[in-house]
Amino acid sequence: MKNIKDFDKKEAIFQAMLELISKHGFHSSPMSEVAKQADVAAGTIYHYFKSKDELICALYVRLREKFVANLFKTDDVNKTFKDRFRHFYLHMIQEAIKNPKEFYFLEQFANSPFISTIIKTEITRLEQPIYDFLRKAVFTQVLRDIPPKILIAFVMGSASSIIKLQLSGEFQMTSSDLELAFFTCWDGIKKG
Amino acid sequence: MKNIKDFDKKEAIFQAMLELISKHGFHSSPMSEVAKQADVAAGTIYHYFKSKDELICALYVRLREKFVANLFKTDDVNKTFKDRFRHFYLHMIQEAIKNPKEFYFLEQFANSPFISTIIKTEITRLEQPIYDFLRKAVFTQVLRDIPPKILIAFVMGSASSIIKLQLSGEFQMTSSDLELAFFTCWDGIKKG
Amino acid sequence: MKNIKDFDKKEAIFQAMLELISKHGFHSSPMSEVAKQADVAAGTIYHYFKSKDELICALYVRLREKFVANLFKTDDVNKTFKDRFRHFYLHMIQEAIKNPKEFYFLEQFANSPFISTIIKTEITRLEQPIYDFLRKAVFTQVLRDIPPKILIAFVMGSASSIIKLQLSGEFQMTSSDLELAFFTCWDGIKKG
Amino acid sequence: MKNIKDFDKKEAIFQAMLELISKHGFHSSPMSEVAKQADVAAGTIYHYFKSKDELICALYVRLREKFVANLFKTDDVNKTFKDRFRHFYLHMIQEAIKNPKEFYFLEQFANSPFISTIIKTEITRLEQPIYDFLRKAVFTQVLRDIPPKILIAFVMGSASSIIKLQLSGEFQMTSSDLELAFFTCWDGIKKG
DNA sequence: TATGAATGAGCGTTCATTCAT
DNA sequence: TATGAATGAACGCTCATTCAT
Repeated sequence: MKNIKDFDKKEAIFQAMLELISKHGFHSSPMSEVAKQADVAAGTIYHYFKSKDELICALYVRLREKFVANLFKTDDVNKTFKDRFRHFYLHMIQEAIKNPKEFYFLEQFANSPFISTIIKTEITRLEQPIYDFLRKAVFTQVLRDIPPKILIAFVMGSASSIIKLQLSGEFQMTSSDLELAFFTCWDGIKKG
Repeated sequence: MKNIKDFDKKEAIFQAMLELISKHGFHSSPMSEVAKQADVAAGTIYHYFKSKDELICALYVRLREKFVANLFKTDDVNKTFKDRFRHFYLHMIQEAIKNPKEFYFLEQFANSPFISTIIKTEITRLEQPIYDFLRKAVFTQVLRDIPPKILIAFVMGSASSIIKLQLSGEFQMTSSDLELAFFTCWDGIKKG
Repeated sequence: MKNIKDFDKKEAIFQAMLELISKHGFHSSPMSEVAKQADVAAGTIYHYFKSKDELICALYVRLREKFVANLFKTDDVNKTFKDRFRHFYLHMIQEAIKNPKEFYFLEQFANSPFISTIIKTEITRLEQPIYDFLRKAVFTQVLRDIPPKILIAFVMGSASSIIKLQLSGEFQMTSSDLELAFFTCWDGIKKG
Repeated sequence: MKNIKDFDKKEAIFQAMLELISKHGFHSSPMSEVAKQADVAAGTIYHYFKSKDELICALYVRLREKFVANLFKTDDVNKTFKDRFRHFYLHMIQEAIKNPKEFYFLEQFANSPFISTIIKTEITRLEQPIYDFLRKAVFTQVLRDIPPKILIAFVMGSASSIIKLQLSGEFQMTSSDLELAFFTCWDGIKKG
């Protein structure tokens, strides 16, 4: 009983914060509003999190983990790497577009001084699966011989930028546009 | 005399805000601190800007204009498009690395809800030179036939991600790494 | 069994509060911390005490009673009054120095607005043994003919001040210093 | 003009805090109430003092200085030491009784953990005049040969206790009572 | 123009107390 | 009895903005 309740409250707080920050930014998301939206008392938040900053960081880690786990959930290791990567790239974009709040939150966080409060080893840990995925492909000469870190930056950066374009509403992407985006990326990173 | 002085103060305020925000983020950059760092009285800022938000937006527009102008300052229209693009891509990365404060500010702003307070036509205007540059290359069949907006997103997103990688300090990029990054991008976007 | 347990918990709560207040003061001694230090749940405290204030007052009364009882425990009514007073005075100082937490708590309480929440008759009761002790000596012309209340104030005030001097650490008192202090007091209050 | 205004506000804040703390104690004297009573905005207090603690400490130092200065203002160095001490002792008690708020504040502070946030040298400085006054009398063999620190403790402790007795309202001291108190102290500390 | 003291709404956070279990 | 999650009023403090000078 207690566990269920706990889960509910903590979850509700996470959801409320996510909603507010994605819409209004960090400093226009007061704890009082979070409490109201999560339907808990202000003080209750502090049973689950030491401070606003800690709550935000915990939310970041949580969403990143979920995001990465999601990426590989439908991965099929029996396919060719190209197919796997295609799925990976398009799935990432589609998921982000389906969950704009989470995407906005993650981007906002990653581009704020907040990010430096999260220790590097933690960030490395969160990126590990993507890192491994791409490094192996470099190693097996499927991908261009570039440091995997650069490869990740390239792939993730282009994808995130395309997601923002779509979410901004100033350009409606069709599925053939998405396919084009994939090929643009693939032709850049593939070997030869 | 007065104009020069005005210019000085406005400039000092811009600089102070840039410094603070790039280091501490929007909500840890109080106007009182900006005033102190700019060596003006708090009230003085309000002679030049209606509000903190307006100051931040003005700073954004200013830096974006400077940034784009910079990109094409050393552009040589007589070279091949590939060479011009190479110069464009590498120059952009190098400039950002040389001016981390400006880069951090721009990224922070672009990923915050602030951005939505700047009207779309203004954003379009700021991007116009890059848009034209790439669109023409699509038109002349030098680049892959993709909507230029996607092209911009792809190119700028990958570049900005690579810049962050370098500035984060977790990966030291050599000039040959940069060259690799360029080819990765180029092979993705070029025709055929 | 239950009584013993009760006693244990109540005692633990008293001890925890004493420790915290003597170190951090009234308003930096939250009930949650008291609970933690007493190893009981926060709510449990409210089974034994109506409120924080009541707990603090009960602790005060308790410590005062203990303190006064202690003073006369080793009193020898067969000695001369001077010897009895000497023992009383020096014992008081030594006990306080041995129990700094209790002393600090009592002083803090006695000098705070809290004290006024304790009814005067209660205070009178607590002081009664000392009052009787001194009054009789006035009556029998061993002590100067001063209102006993003033006598108490004089004796207790000088003693408490000397205790604070020692506990503050800025002056290490030797036993001959203590003897001197006793004579200073005695020569002041004795008859003739 | 500005100086006068400054003085007024700072003074008003000091007065308000003094009034509140002497009546309700530290933690029942919220800054909002201080602001209200001083007739300034809450934020204004923070132009003059960094924090509530700093304000309280500044007030303490201020009152102690005033208190000590007052003690020696009407001192007549041509009189005998006994007369000077008599004046000192009685004046101290009378002044405290005339200014109960200041007395209560000082006692409350001196008996709280606050006091340890004030550096020892500062406390020594505040006590210096009294220290010098008594030490010289020890040196010239007018007073008993006791460490001056103990002497101070003895004199000040007994006086403060007598003041509390009077202020508590449970005993109305006549001027002959005061005279008695003086002799009690004097006979204790005088040589021979 | 320029100043900076003053404002006060609103923030993040604490903590005495309650109550369902 | 005993628990400790939950409450929410109240706290200390910040800071964008104003305005008399």
